[in-house]
Parts: sequence; C-alpha cells; structure tokens
Amino acid sequence: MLSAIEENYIKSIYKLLEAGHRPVSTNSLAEKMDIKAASATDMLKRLNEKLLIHYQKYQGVTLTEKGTHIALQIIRKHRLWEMFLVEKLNFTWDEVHDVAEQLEHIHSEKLIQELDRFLEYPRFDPHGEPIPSASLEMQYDQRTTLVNFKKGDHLRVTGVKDDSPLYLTYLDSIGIDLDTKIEILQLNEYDNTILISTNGRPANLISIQVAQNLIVKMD
Amino acid sequence: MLSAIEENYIKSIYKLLEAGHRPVSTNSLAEKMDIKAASATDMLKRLNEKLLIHYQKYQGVTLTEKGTHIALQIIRKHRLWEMFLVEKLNFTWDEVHDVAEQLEHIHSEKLIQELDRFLEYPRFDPHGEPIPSASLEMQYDQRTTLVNFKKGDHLRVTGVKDDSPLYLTYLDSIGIDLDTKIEILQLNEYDNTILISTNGRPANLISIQVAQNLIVKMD
DNA sequence: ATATTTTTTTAGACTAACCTAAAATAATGA
DNA sequence: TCATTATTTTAGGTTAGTCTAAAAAAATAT
Repeated sequence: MLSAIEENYIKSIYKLLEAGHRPVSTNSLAEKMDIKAASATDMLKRLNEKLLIHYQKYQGVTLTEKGTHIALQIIRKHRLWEMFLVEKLNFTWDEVHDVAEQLEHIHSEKLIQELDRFLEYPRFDPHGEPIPSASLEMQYDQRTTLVNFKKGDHLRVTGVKDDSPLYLTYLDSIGIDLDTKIEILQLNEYDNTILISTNGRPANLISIQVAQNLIVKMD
Repeated sequence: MLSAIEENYIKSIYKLLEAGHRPVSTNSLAEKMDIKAASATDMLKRLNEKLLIHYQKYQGVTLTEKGTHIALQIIRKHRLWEMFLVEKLNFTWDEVHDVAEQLEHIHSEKLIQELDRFLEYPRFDPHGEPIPSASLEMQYDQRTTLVNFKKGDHLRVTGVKDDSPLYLTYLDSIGIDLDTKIEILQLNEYDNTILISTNGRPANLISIQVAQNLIVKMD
C-alpha cells in the first residue's frame, strides 16, 4: 500500500502530464509539490522501483499504466469527497479542497463504492470536473484527445485545445483541419510519437504535444 | 498539529485509563499499540514535552487536561464516522472499525461539525458507546461517574475525581476500592441518595456527593 | 535483606521523507 | 565548438518513529 506522500507524487505527475509536460521534469514536479528537486529525485527512484513511473536520470518522468490507474483512482476519490462535502455537508466550493486532499488518501474499496452510490453516481464534481470511473475500461468517457486512443482507431477532428496561430499553422501544414478523418497507424512508446494518416493520405508522424491538443471523436 | 501516530498514543492512553490502569504503564501501552516498550518510552518523552501527558520515568503516564480533551475529540470523530458508515453507507458493525481508524485523523473542525448535524446529533455510536460532545469537559465527568447510571446497572470502579485522604478513607470504610463491582439497587429522587451493593455484599446508601466523585464504567 | 525477576530506560541503528551544498550532466548561446 | 548557465543528481545530514540489545530501576521472592 502506498503512503499518502507517494500518492501525492503520483497525482502531481499525472496532473503535470495532463497539462502538457511530457515527460515531467524533476524541477516542475518539485515546484508543484513545493519541495526541493533533490527530494523529488529521491522519491522518483523509489517510485520507479515500484513500477509506478518510467524514470531514467536526467530524462524526466512519465507514469506507467499502473501509475496512471492509481492517479485516476486518487482523483476519483478526491472528487467524490468534494461532491459529498458540498452536497451533504454544506461546504462551499472554496472550502472543500483542503479537506478532500486529506480524505482522498483513506484506503477502503467499500468506502468509495458506497460513497459513489450514496451520491447517486455523479459524473462531475462541484467544479464541473469529470469524476474518473472505478474501472479502467469505462475511462473511455475521458478520452477526448488523440493521445487517448489506440492503434487502428478511426477518428474525426472536432476541435483543438490550443488555438495559437503557431499550432493551427502547423496543423494546416500537415493537412489537419476541423472534420479531418484520422487513423492511428502506430504508437511509438519510446518517444510517444504517433503515426497517423489524414483523410486516407500518406502517413504523418506527430509528437505527443501536438496529439494532446487535438480533440477528436470516434468515427 | 499532532500526527496520526501521536493521536493514536493519546487515544490508547485514554482507553487504558478508562479501563482502570492508573497510571498507565509503558508496557501495557506498548502492548496495546503493538509496538516495543522502548518505542513507547521515546514517544512518552515527546508527548510530555508537549504537555499532553504527565510522565516521569518509571512512574507511568496519565493524561493532562489538554491530553484528555484531545483524546475525547478523537473518540468523538471516530464514533461519528462509524455512525455515518453504518447509517449512510451500508457498513456492518464489524466493517466500520478499520475505516473509522483512518477517518478519525482527518483535521477539519467544520467537517465534524457538519457531519454531526448531518447525522442529526447522535448521542451513541452503532455499538451503543456514547459519542463525546464537541463542548467537552462536562462529557468526561458526567458520562463516567456513578450519578449518570440507572437502577439495575452493573458497574466497576475505574477511578476517583477526589483523591483526598478523607474521601478515600470513606470509600474504604464502605468497601469501595479500584475495580470494585457496583450494582445500583435504587435511586432515591427525594434526597438523591443511591442504594448500591459492592462486590455482591449487603447494601450501602451513598450520597450524591460521594457518587459524583466515583468514576465508573459499565461492567 | 538480599537475590532474582520483571519492567523500563538508554544507546545505537534503521527507514522514509525531507534538507543543503557540491558535483555531474544537459541546454544555451557566442 | 566551447563556454556559460540551468537542471538534475549525489553526498551527507536531519527528524519522526520504529527496532534490538544492554543497562538501570523497581518489584517480587526467598
């Protein structure tokens, strides 16, 4: 079983990855957690041993599948508790966070299962953030950007998360526009690049940074 | 703010005092907490520094007023959470303890206040144990002395509130000592005297003043 | 009253999670 | 390319909470 501190590292790494840092640097992690980089390095070595993260010195960090699963469960617990505090205990939105930060580390399967039922299976927390589901399979709900799909999936572009001219110009240069059809030809685990074809045209290799900002749906 | 571990020491000391160990020995504390006596000694020194316990080497330990207050707050939280788990989350009596042991260490005044309201101010937990009130002190005194029990109750002496020689000599003269069994035979509304039997021996009539200083527990 | 046993404390060591300072590596830029 | 700067890691130290083994104190028994 993980300590609350280890869980917080996993959660912070997840949030930084989600925000586009890929991989997460030791410094950004240390800054987010308000600790020194040397302390982060220590912990990263240990989490790597436990197979929760991919870490090589000087190369930054990403989460393993197991690590991602744990991160999502912690966020699930956090958001369910926030829901409970606001809906049942008269907390206001700005009051919930500190308490939920403590409650998210309580270990009990049954507790969360029953809390979910008690709250009538909410899908969003009081701030409107989606509540990850208990099982990984149902996580499809969250799958909105290109990075969340797998080899062979046929998708269609429905929007972008970054609307800077730089990004849009780049998309245009590789033939991606709103409504463009995309097929995932290959996922490269090594550098997280993705090989795609657009509207049936020749293959294009895109980086994780580009993929993360491309909102798509199953086609 | 105390760590969960420090809180557990305080709680264990309180429970041992309540069960009649006065003062609590290092060994009994270590045994209850499933740690070695040397570890307990270390912690006792620290809690003594923090003015939560009275401790002198080789002399055992009792709680200060502050320590007692903290112990009761932890027990209050524990029992309120147990109530919540059983009443709202379909936990059975035997399932609640481990989870409540974790929840009792969450720090938030508002959380407990609101949980209490949400549960409609319960006075006993699912096992029938009294839930200490938020505005302590009185709770400790009132729930545990002889005057708060009713006809037919079987009790056992766990301590006294007045340790003057006068009082102790009197108790001795009517056959009351630590660990003496007491049964309440009759409560006289007229003059508040109480008819009791001690260790099954012939009846004794005691005054309200005597009863108020006799700390007992259900037997 | 003294010897034996039990209890408690001290001394020294370990782990997790942090720190600072210095060294190693990577990134930047002239 | 090479020097400078920024990032990351290593080395060594700290605190909380635990441990074992040995010493000290208290309790018990002869």
